[in-house]
Amino acid sequence: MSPSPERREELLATAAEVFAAQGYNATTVRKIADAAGMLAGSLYYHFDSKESMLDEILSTFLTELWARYDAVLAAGLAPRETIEALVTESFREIDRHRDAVAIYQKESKHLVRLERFHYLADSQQKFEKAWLGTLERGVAAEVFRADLDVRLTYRFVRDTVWVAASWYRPGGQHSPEEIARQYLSMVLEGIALRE
Amino acid sequence: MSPSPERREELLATAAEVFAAQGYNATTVRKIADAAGMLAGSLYYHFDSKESMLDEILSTFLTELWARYDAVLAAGLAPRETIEALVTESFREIDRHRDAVAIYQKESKHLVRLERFHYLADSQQKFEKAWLGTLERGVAAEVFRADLDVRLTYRFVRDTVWVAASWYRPGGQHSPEEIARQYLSMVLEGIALRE
Amino acid sequence: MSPSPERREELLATAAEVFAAQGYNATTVRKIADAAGMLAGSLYYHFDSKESMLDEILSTFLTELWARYDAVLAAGLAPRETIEALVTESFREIDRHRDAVAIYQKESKHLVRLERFHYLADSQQKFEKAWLGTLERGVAAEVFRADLDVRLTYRFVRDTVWVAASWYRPGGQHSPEEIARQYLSMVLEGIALRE
Amino acid sequence: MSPSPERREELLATAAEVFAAQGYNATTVRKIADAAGMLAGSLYYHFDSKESMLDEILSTFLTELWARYDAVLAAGLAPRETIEALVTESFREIDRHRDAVAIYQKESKHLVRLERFHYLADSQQKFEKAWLGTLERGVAAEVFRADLDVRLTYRFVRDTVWVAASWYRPGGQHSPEEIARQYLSMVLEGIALRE
DNA sequence: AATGAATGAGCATTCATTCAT
DNA sequence: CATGAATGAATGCTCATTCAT
Repeated sequence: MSPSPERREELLATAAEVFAAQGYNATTVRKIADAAGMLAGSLYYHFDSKESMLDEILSTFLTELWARYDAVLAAGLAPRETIEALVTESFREIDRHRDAVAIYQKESKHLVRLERFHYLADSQQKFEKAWLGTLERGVAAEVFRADLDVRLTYRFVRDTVWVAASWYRPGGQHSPEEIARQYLSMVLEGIALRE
Repeated sequence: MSPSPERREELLATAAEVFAAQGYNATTVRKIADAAGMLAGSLYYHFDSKESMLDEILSTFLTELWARYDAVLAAGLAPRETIEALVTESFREIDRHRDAVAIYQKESKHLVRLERFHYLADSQQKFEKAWLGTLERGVAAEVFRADLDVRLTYRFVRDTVWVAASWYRPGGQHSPEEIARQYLSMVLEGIALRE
Repeated sequence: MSPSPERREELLATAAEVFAAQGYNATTVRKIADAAGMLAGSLYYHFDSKESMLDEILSTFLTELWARYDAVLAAGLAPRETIEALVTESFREIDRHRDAVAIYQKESKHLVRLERFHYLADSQQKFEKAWLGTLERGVAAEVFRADLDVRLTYRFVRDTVWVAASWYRPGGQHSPEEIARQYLSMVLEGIALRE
Repeated sequence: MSPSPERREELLATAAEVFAAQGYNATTVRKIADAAGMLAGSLYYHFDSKESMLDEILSTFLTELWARYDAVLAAGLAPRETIEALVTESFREIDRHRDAVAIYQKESKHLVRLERFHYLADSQQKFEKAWLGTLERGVAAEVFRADLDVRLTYRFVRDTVWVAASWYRPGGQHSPEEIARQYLSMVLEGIALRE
């Protein structure tokens, strides 16, 4: 395989862009090659399949994501602060790897069925454990409401954060931290005004 | 074309199921035909293309959705009650047309580019107007918080509701109304406990 | 099969019209059925295949054509008068069976390869024999030029007559006899003015 | 697309042969590929559709034909000499591009309806203008007969020449020039012997 | 590293034909 | 006589992938 990791990364960034914009299935290898200024066949010097490009994009993203999540979880913060940190890291990740996040959102569901992408399921499980655990700790510590179905709450928070990748554009008027702040405020306090 | 609307509806329900499960592009006409217990070519007696099946699924769904939304909007409710009614209707619609909603979620973004699916854009605009308007009225009436970016709030509420279609299974343990109630409680009051 | 020959004839006339206008291959059974005001499948009550419709159209036409040609050939006319009579009958046939002639022109070449349409080859051979023989008799009798390749002359006369079916419209400003007269004049005397 | 014009030309010659022998519609892409010793899909590396092959075959032919016709028309010859030159060039063209001419004969009528092949109509109009004009000049100059319908004469001459493509085989016993000479003699002087 | 040309499997769609009603 | 619904084979075309150069 190619001895030049920089070229690979360039090409993967290009591929991720196209995957995110058009969907994995709808993206032809030729479109990626066009965007990279080369012929379709030439991509096979660098990668052994279209699927392996997708694989590398997603696994790189998840590896980085978990490095940050693990750091947060290891910090021993209180439940509310943990949620805040996780959400903030998530928006930062959307900012850094918008394409990968968008691809993950759209494709992970049916990819999990494939042997090769089983690690997506593992990640999802770890994810659920971390968030659900934090929420439960919060309920026990009486900082989160006890009258809500925790599983429903988990889905609510999880989706709320990640769907943002579908409209978020890096370099827009709000910084990821600002968006995280407002989203957290909504999730935690609600949008209704209190007297 | 075929004057038997019952068979069409049956076939459309089958098609919607497969589209929702595998994605429109990844769904081959043969898979739909298999699921319907017939040969691929036979579908063309009832529909003139795979795209027209998708079209019929989405437009039927949107027509029904707007019938209900319009009824809500015409009722002259207060902002908070309007939001509550819209969210509740949305969850009911997810319950009734889960597949169509899931398809809409996943495919509408790139479908809008096609002439034929321009009505999706129209619907989105009407949608934004209704929700955004209600939120703004609520801010003015001092029932919704004024310190949040309204556009961000709109996206938050919108996504929050519709993504549910990706995990919701009709006939599960929570009724659509119950889910709506909990979601509304989270969106309006937040998940943090108040002292 | 159907006991109503009148209905068959009607349907064959319709089929011939569509075959002539669009070509045999490009004509779908549905187009014929549409033109006849029925459904595609219903044609199979009257005919057992699309090919058998074509067969019946062509064989009917050839049978009638040969009835007339044979009458001419049996009349014992002089070579020039024979040619004149054959050409005139040909134009009359174009007038009566324009569609069949047009179909014959366009399709006979590749149809001959099919067992079922071998009679087209027989007809062509009989045709060549009659015309070529008459031309040769004319050369011997010194009423036709001897300095021309007879085979070339045969093709010239043959094509000259039949291609007319491609532009002739029954009921136009010239009667078949008038067209025959002018064509014969050109073929026999040439278009150059003599001093 | 492919920057190898030689391969394209080879493939187009193969395609033209099959189109001419079997008709455009009856020719499947697989048949062309078979004749070219490759798989059907491979043709799409060189051309973007079956129709575009046909287009290229016909437009190339017409371009060359008109180069020669225009040269003749620009030479300022007398009417009879113009007709002679045009007919001779036509037979030469049949000799060079037999397949293209045969395709043109058989398919142009229904192709003209397609936007893409509108240039066929333009060519036909130019064609009619050139031939009809020359014939009329000839009648005025008293070298062609005045007692014939000029339009009928035009069709007679036009068809007479081009139908030859249906039986002509390059490399046969007569050179194109020889065939042209005999045809011209028949068209101009007629086949009847004069005393 | 990249190109040019090809493969082969699969896809949406068409269409002649069948047949129970 | 005709319909409605289906079959199954074929068609034009796409696309991930291969490989000699």
